Order: sequence, then C-alpha cells, then structure tokens
Amino acid sequence: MNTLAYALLSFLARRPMSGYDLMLAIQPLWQAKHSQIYPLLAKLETEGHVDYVLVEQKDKPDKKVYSITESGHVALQDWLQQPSGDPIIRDEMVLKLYTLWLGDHASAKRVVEERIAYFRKRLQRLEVTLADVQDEHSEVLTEPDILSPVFTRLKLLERAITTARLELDWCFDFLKQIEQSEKKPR
Amino acid sequence: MNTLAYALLSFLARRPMSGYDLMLAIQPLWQAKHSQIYPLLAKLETEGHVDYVLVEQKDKPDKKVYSITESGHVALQDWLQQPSGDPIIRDEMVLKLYTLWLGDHASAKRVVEERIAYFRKRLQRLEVTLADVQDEHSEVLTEPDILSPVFTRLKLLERAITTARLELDWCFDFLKQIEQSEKKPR
DNA sequence: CCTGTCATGTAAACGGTTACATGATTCC
DNA sequence: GGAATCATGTAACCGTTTACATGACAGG
Repeated sequence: MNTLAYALLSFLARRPMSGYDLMLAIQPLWQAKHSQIYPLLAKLETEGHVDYVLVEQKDKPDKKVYSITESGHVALQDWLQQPSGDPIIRDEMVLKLYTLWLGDHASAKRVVEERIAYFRKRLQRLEVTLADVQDEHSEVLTEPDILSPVFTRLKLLERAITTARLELDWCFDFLKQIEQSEKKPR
Repeated sequence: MNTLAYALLSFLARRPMSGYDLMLAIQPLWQAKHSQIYPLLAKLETEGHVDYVLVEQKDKPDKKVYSITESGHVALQDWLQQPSGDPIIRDEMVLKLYTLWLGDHASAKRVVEERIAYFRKRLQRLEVTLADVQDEHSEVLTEPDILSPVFTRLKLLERAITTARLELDWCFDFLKQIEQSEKKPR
C-alpha cells in the first residue's frame, strides 16, 4: 500500500467514482496518470479494499464505478494514525531561479515571467473551484463543521490560494529588482 | 539529461565539490540520495560535462572533487532557455488533512500537530541558514546584485521562510477551529 | 475531417528509494 | 563499545511517466 493507494481510498470514501473520475479528481492533491491508477484499482479490488459495479452507458463508453469497502475504511483509518512522510517538492523553476546568476537580465526575466504565468493560471483555477464549492455548500460558511468533508476541502483550497498569491508577490518583487539593477549597470 | 543532472551542474558552477558535498548541498532544492548522484556524476563525466581530480586526505577518506567543464556550462545555459516542467508537490500530510473528516477531533489534532512540528523544525533550519549566509556575505544586503550567486540564494531562502511561516499560521488557525468545534458538540 | 472527451487497459523506460558493501576516524 | 560523519559505489525494488492500443461520440 503506497500513498497513492490511500489517496484513491480517500476519494472513494467521499463518493463512488470510476477510475477516470479519480484520475481527474486526484490531480490537485497527488499527480498520477491513468496508467498508474487503473492497475492500482485492480490491485485494491483483489485485496478487498474496494469493489465496483459495471455501469453501461449509451452515449459514452461503459465504466467501472468503484466504492470503498469496510476493509478499505479500516485501512484508511489505520493510515491516518501513522506518521506521515515529509513533503517532497520538485520545482524545476526554483532550480532555474537558483541558477539565474549564470545568465543575463533578459534570461532572468524570462524565467520569472514563466513562473508568473504558471501561478496566475493556477490561482485562477483555484479561485473558480473555491467559488464553485462555496456555491454548492453555503452551509459550511454559516456553520463550520471540521468533520464535514467539505470543510477540509475548503480549508485546503484557501491555503492553496494564499500560497499562490504569495508566490506571485515574490515574483513581482523579484522582477522589480531585476529591472532596477538593469537601469544602473555596474 | 534529467533535472537532477542540471541541478548538479548548477551547484558545480558555483564551486567544485565532491559527490558527497553535492548530496548534502542539493537537498533543499532537489531531494536525491547518494545512490542516484554517484552514477549520474560518472555519466556526466563520460559525456564531458564535468571532470574531477582525486584529492587524497589523511584523516578522512579520499574524494573526487568534480568541476563543471565548458561543455557543462553550455548545457546549463541551454537548459535555462528551455521551458520548465510544472512544480510537483507530494505532500502526504495534505492528503491526510483532506481525509480528516473520516476521523474524530483527536486524530484531526494529531495530524495538524505533526505538521506544525515539521514546519517548526524546517523554519528553524531555514532561519539559521539565512543568518549564516547574511553573515558571510554582508555585501549582498548593501549592494544587491541580481547576477551574483548569493543574491538568488538569499531570495529563495526568504521565500522558503515566508512560506513556512504561512503554513504554520494556517495550521494554528485550523487547530483553533478544531478546538472550538470540540467545545460545542452537535 | 479533425480534435477533444470519455473510458480502460498494457508495456517499456525512467526516476528515485532502500538495501547491500566497505572502511577509517571521531565523539560520547 | 557504539553511533555519527566522511566517502564511494552497486543492485534490487518501487513509483511514475511515456508510449502503445482501441473505440465511440460530440462539436467546430
């Protein structure tokens, strides 16, 4: 059982989904391709942590809708009690920022602007998602309940948005400093 | 040539180092074990991007001190111009936060407190490093120069510290909300 | 007609971790 | 005496990405 397996169980604990749905839903929290998810779901099924029903569709291809089993719930609960692995960040752009001194002002600008574009896009996506969640679940705002699945989702969304804004601010500050040092060359 | 290879070149462009030194220095920007770094350095050497001299030591084991070559510099510069991969974050604790609604207040607290402990430690390490860099390079503060290797390092350190503080604030806020909802049970 | 979405799978290759292997020195 | 640091390497395994493979429907 790896982390992705628990991630799948966690999503299935919220609602039954197909492997395709899971693949899309899981992206913000744990990047994974369908080629990793489908075999894992099959493995979780043989272990009895999930089961599925084949749902036939007319306009779209048939699908397997997976649900978490009692055994899966136990595994999830157990995982929650275990100590977690440290966060791992693989950010190629940060590595390039670290290497900027090798180049010139123009290439420095390009790297920072690429980063701005990325976080602008990300921030926009996050804000749309937040608005959607708030629309569909107005009750969470008036009566916050930690043990509701929507509350934790909202909290994580807010956190992601604050972080993205911070990253953008940092980039703008950096850009300004680059432009200032361009004006007064040594 | 993968990202780790460019990371190694980037560090060697700052100063010649052994594989062991690289392994330690690279951790904050790109996690990698020595078992990945040593073979990669050998590969980079056969490709002519780095070379090394064997330095014999009396009190410690001998070491290979690697330097970047002209060809390595060209490869690095080329990489800087290429578009970067999106940042990838694998944070098991975030996944658990997302799953908190399944458990009770006590287990929710435990997960958040584990996260607080992690970021407290990280913040402390980062602050010590920042102080060290500022001590050794006071010139960067009085006359900031974007194209100096210390400047980019300092900028990234400041960014990491701000992010860690933000994570901690978020955790404390979450903890408070958990405790509040404990007092008024539904 | 072509591209994108829905839907599921397998195989090969690459990236990364854990374990195996060795050995001297230093510090508790 | 035992653990930690310095130092380099290999091998097996696990996790992840990319490519191969198929097919129907919808929209521009």
